Amino acid sequence: MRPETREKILRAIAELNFTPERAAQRLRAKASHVVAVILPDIANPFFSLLARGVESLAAERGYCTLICDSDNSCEKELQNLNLLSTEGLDGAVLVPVSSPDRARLQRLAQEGLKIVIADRRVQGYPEIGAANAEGSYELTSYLLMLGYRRVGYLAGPTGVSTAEDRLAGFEESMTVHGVTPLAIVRGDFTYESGRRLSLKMLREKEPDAIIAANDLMAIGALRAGESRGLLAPGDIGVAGFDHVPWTQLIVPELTSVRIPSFEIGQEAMALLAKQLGGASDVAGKVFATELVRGATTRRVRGGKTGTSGTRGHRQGGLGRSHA
Amino acid sequence: MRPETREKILRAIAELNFTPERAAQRLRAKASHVVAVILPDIANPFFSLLARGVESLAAERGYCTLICDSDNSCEKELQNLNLLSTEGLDGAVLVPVSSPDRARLQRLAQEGLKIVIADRRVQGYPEIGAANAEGSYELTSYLLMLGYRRVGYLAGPTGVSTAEDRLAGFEESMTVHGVTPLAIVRGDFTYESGRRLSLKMLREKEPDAIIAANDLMAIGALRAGESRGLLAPGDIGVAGFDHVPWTQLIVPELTSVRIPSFEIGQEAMALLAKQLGGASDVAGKVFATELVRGATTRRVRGGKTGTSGTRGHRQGGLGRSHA
DNA sequence: TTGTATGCGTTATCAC
DNA sequence: GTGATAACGCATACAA
Repeated sequence: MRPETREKILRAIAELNFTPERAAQRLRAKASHVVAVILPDIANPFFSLLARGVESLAAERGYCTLICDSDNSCEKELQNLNLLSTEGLDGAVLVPVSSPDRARLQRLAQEGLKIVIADRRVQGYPEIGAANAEGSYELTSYLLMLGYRRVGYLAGPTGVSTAEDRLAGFEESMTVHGVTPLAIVRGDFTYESGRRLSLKMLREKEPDAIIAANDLMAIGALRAGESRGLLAPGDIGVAGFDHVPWTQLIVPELTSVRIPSFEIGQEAMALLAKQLGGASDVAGKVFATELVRGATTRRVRGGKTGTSGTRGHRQGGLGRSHA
Repeated sequence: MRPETREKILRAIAELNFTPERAAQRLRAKASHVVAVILPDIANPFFSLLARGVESLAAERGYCTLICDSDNSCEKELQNLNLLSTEGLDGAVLVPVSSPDRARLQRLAQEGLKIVIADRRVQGYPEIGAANAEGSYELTSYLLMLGYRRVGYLAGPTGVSTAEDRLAGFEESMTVHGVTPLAIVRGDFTYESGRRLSLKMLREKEPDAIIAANDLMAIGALRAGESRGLLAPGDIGVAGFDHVPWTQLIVPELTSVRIPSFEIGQEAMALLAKQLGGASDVAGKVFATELVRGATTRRVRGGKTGTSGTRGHRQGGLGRSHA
């Protein structure tokens, strides 16, 4: 169009302070440019970081993000999924509470809704998550290398892929190194379950190390040990998974496998945007994990220090906080 | 209408699996039934709890909640506010980063958008928050009662009402008890600022107690003390504000003033719903705080134990977490 | 009780 | 380059 015409239009827009009405645009376009991220618990730092990852990329791509909390309930998760069609959203990044309702997902897909699953694996959907098994293998091998032998494992809930993968990685490393697991018990990813199960294990099995499927349970193990006079890393080694910024406030610093939740969120949203753009060659992505050698496990023989092993002037990571 | 007619309609709805299209409804109703909660940082447990409070009540009232993260940036906050009119939302619960753009808020109000401010006080808006000054007064008095005298204070940023109120409560209690503050310095609510300022204070002033304007800074003080060989509660008393569930993982258990963030979120949403319903007699609400007597301050003389002072079997509060 | 017409604000299309 | 018109799906108001 002619620049002069263009100018005239822009001037008119400014004069009448015209704002296009989204509702009308949606009505015609049959697209809302709003996506949701549905997750088990927004109050969990791991997930809120993931949500921020989704949101950051969504904003970049011109999408608005709706954060939906399933409150760890499959029923609420279903309600949230229903919101998708009800509210006329374009799609969603879903972190399922456990195994999601496959039939419901199919029906939503038939309605034209794009859904990307993040962090946890679900059959038939591209995987966007971390290399949990590999990270777990590395962690376990590290503890064995440090000399721990009577190793107990606090697993996560059955059926949750992250929990299963981490357990598998643990078992494989133990097998490869010819060590038999002292005990394997199932928790539910809460601090309380970690503490309770650890107390029992400490009483009955006398482990010299406990690996937990997430940091919260690992902290439970740490405190359980302390309450029985067992201090890490000397009396007992403790390690977990996640390494969100907040766990850095724990003393002693936890040995842990970092799962890049922010990046997982970003990647999931990137994939969703691609699908919304009409792409169908959806490929997942599995992020590498990072072993953080903390102070809840012994130092390597010979006194070498791990990369992140020194406490002290840790810059950043905790961001500005509240009041 | 006749029950028989009604039946016919419902059957038709079921047969054609008819779903009303929100976009069209909005277009006519000029209301989206979607509200936003805009907050400084969703990755901060204090705010994510608040967001859950908002969301829980919103769902109850038939509203959909959009969680917007300002990333502690006034600019992003403004963008989020603009989203309100852009996306055609009905209103928002706003937790401002610092002093919000009053003019912008006014303009949004003129557009018919209802905005409720939560946690932090802004002139001209009903206050929905906690009794920060009173809680701070109580906390300070408690420390003085325990015998601490050389008390330093880590304040929050200037201009943030919660920070100012807590500082005022501290100063008043000190004055009333005839004790002069050892030092008052300003931090920015981060762990790092708490640690850095505490190190300086410990070196220069030799305090026997440090009160911080939030838990994160208090934890910084705790760690700063430890790094100089000063252990709480004997060598130095430490206390803060917030007491979100996650701080319970810190050892030793922090003495802290609990701010009911979930309830604040709920109340803010309740007010918003009222306003959206056409009410104009908007009255705020100020929640009482709760003094949590932890292990980072001395026990009361005579060996009595505070209500929450015993560690150990703390049930709940941490909810299920992740993987 | 039922049917029909109209408008909400955009955008796409077509004739000018 | 411009202007008019239809259609998106729903809610309402009015007529039959």
